[in-house]
Amino acid sequence: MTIPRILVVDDDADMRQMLTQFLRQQGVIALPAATEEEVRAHLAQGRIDLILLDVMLGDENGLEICSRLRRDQAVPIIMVSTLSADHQRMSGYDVGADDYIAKPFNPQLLLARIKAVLSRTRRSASLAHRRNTKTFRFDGWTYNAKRDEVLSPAGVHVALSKRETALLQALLANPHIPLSREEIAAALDVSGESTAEASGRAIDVLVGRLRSKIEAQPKDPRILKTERGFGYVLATDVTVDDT
Amino acid sequence: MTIPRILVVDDDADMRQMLTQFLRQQGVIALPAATEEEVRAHLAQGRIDLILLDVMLGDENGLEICSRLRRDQAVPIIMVSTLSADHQRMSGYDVGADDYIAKPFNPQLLLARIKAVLSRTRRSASLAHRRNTKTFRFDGWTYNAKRDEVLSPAGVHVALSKRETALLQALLANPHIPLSREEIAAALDVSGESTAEASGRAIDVLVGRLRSKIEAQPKDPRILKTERGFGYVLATDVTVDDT
DNA sequence: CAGTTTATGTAACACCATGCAACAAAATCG
DNA sequence: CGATTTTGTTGCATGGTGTTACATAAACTG
Repeated sequence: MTIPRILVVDDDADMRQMLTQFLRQQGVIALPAATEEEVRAHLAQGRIDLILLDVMLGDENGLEICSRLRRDQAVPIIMVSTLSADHQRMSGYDVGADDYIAKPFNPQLLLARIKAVLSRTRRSASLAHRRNTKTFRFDGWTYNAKRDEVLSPAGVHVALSKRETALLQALLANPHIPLSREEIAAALDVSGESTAEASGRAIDVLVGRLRSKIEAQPKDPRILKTERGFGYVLATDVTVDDT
Repeated sequence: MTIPRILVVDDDADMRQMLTQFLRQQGVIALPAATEEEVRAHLAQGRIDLILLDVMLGDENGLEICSRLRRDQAVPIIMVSTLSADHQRMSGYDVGADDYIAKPFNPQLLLARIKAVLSRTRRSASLAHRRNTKTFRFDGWTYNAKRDEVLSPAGVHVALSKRETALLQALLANPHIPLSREEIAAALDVSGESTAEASGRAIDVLVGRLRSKIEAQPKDPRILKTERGFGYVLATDVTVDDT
């Protein structure tokens, strides 16, 4: 595996430098960029493995840039935001980012997320990313991301809680790829402070609850399988419609 | 297209209320603040697009506060002053404000300056937008802003109260973007000071009432969804006719 | 292989946010 | 004014989510 090349996008010079410097110390190639144009120049020219994008490029611009980049490119994106409220926005308004992290963040946590996203996207390199994706189908089930609706093979509407939905989304984005509890927690954790996961079994219980809703036999799951000692996997193929 | 959030800083209650009230009528989210502490609280917590700062703050000098805020934050500031002499001082003493305006001022002039500063700082400036807009369509429903009429998908006229209408407007202006209770309260409250909505559940009840009128199944809302731990979101696309 | 250890499934509980009905206050209208 | 409508408040019910405790399954150890 080559050294990852990460594009640090922030219009604030201090923040930009701080981030690139830190990342370089961690042994990755970090390239600074201040504007969307610079980003596109880098993308057109070099091999960029990941984009670290600050949300606060003027209120909503970061989000727009994110979805715009996502429309054209397959490069994974991690959004950085200062305000916890932005996280709510991002989770509700699907921009297509692969992960979010709140400022101020623990450097180690940032690294972990970067690693997680990179390994996730490298393993599923050929996988077309979400972008404007709207409908997922797996094992007869249907999940409409826009309407946030789940239909059983029989066509019955099944109500999932917010958390259950988020878990399903995380799994659908990584079919056949085992996700560790940490990765799942990171995907779920909209609030940024993911340390809350250290103690509990929240993920396990959540998985159990999702199984009870989408598995015919929750005791012997066919869709959401356990990876003992590691985490869980979505064990079915997934097709994505962009309708 | 997000509604701009403007922080009105003035230690004189009357002036504060007058300004917030006026701005809210113009369709922006105006939040009152009396002290530097309150300002910082808002800045730390919410997304503020612009600060309207009175020079004549009793004990503290507005100029000092301005430069202090400017040192830490990137939020644009417009200074309001009563004395033309202040203008002299401000221009000579570079505090970092983006613009100045003298009291008493022409409301339209203030609006124009706000718009100018907002667009200059590349934040969403959609002030005049709301004027001409007339008809919103969402999920089969129609809301005619001019006649203040709501039509159901079946073409039946539905009567909404003032507050219900205001809530609907706020949501229609931000489709797919979750709004916090505080933001909703600010968008509703034309009456000024009651930013202390934190205590009550008025918003929740109001949302419930709107749901009972525009949701086929208020128990399982498809249009006005809950963002647990945060607020509410309009979960449908919205088209706007200007005719 | 039996016993032990460890990981996972899951029911029961606790806690809190939200939905909502009922009431109270306030505004509106005649 | 009084009547009616609107709006806020309160208390209770409901439902989502994390924690805990225990049962069960898998892995490990000799």
